Amino acid sequence: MLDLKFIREHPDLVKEGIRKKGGADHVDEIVKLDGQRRALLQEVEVLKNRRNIVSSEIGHSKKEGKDASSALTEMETVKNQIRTYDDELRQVEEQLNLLMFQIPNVPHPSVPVGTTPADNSEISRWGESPVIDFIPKPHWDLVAKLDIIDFERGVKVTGAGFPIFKGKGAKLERALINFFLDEGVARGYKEIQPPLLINAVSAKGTGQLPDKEDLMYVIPNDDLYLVPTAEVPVTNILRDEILNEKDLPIKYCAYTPCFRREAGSYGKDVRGLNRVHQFDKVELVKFVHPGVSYNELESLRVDAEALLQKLGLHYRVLLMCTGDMGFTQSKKYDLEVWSIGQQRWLEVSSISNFEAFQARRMNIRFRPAGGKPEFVHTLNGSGLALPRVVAAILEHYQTPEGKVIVPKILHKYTGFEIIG
RNA sequence: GGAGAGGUGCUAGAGCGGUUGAAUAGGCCGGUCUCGAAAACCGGUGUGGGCUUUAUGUCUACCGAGAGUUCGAAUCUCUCCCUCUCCGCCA
Repeated sequence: MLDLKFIREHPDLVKEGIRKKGGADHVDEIVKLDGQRRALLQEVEVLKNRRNIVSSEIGHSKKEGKDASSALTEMETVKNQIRTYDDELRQVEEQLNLLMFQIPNVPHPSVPVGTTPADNSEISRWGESPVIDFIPKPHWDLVAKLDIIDFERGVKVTGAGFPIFKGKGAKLERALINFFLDEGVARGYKEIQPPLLINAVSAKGTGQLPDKEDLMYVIPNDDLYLVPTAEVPVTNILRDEILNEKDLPIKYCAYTPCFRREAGSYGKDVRGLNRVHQFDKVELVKFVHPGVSYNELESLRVDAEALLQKLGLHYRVLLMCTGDMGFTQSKKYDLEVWSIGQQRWLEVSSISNFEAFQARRMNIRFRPAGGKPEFVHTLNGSGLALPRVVAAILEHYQTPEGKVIVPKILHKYTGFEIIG
């Protein structure tokens, strides 16, 4: 959510942002409703002031045993007027609120303007695709032969998109989770184990609700949702709090499974581990001083990149264009790892600055020295999402015989150096 | 799941229809005292919204959330949420 005052004072900037990102433009309507709201507020507050004064006069009269009937008559009118104005005000505010939730975050000036993935700009590449003298297999062929990930039986147990990790596959998964968490902690993030179910208020805070309900699994009996990402529970930890300025930045890292319905996906995008309904992810979340949030975005990117570098995987960094950015983001990088078996890039991390957009929804503030509370800026990034990293490792480190060499950094976590 | 108690400011804790935005204590900030500190004493210490001559300004709202009764609600009523105690169930 944006600041109403900001929209009032800079409607053109907000419209410009909407134009770049795409979506409905309700700015004029908001400005109009805001005007109505303030006019009504002025009227009703004068009446409320009158009510308070007369009420206390009645109190005094009664105490002294005097007659207060004329005051009581006046109050009858005032009371009804207040009721009328309050009703109208409530309607205007409800409508205003509804529209406010439909205004996307304003993209940062450094974000390229565009509408399709082709408009994203590649910032850098790291590493190289391995040089091999055989035809690399895609991971789904490798895992079937090695019997470390079982897609078919996952279908039996739950449905498509719920893979079963077995033996060294399961151990590799656990090794990566531990590796990612340890690296996060070493870089100053506090490890968090959040709830895996979230309520509607939390989902609204980070922006999954009201518009993206379709991406989450719902628990109707208890009015809860399965976490689509650790971002939701972890960011909401500090909801409705005023933080000490000296405690910023606050950095959390958390491993959770993530549950996504991914309705409407199909084809090669969902083959194997490319897109599944349940997957593991370590998420990095920061609450920072607004003045430094873009520096913090860069360091968050560095934190995530370090993981891929230590795994020795070839990857590239994309700066996402306005149209390819989410509703809540001001600026976003994606990390894409090279899949040699599929000959394509796979997204393994999404690193975003939300500025005050989420903080305003969640009411997360800090107290500047001697001043009024201000909203923090929130950021998050995957560090990292497991399935495609696993896919890339299996494909990148495969041998001609269909075995897989485990990256050295993981040896102490896996306890083995080769799969097969 | 059953029975009971309760949710008040940074914290503890009064208030249970009328100068209560809220006693009192602690904390925190500032001051006096001191070579310095402690103690003692004095003063200050919430958030959102509106208005304007943007100010040691003013109005309004906020005592778990929402609705209601009343001229007037932290105080009474209803619904919901949460916490605690006991019982039941249980990794």
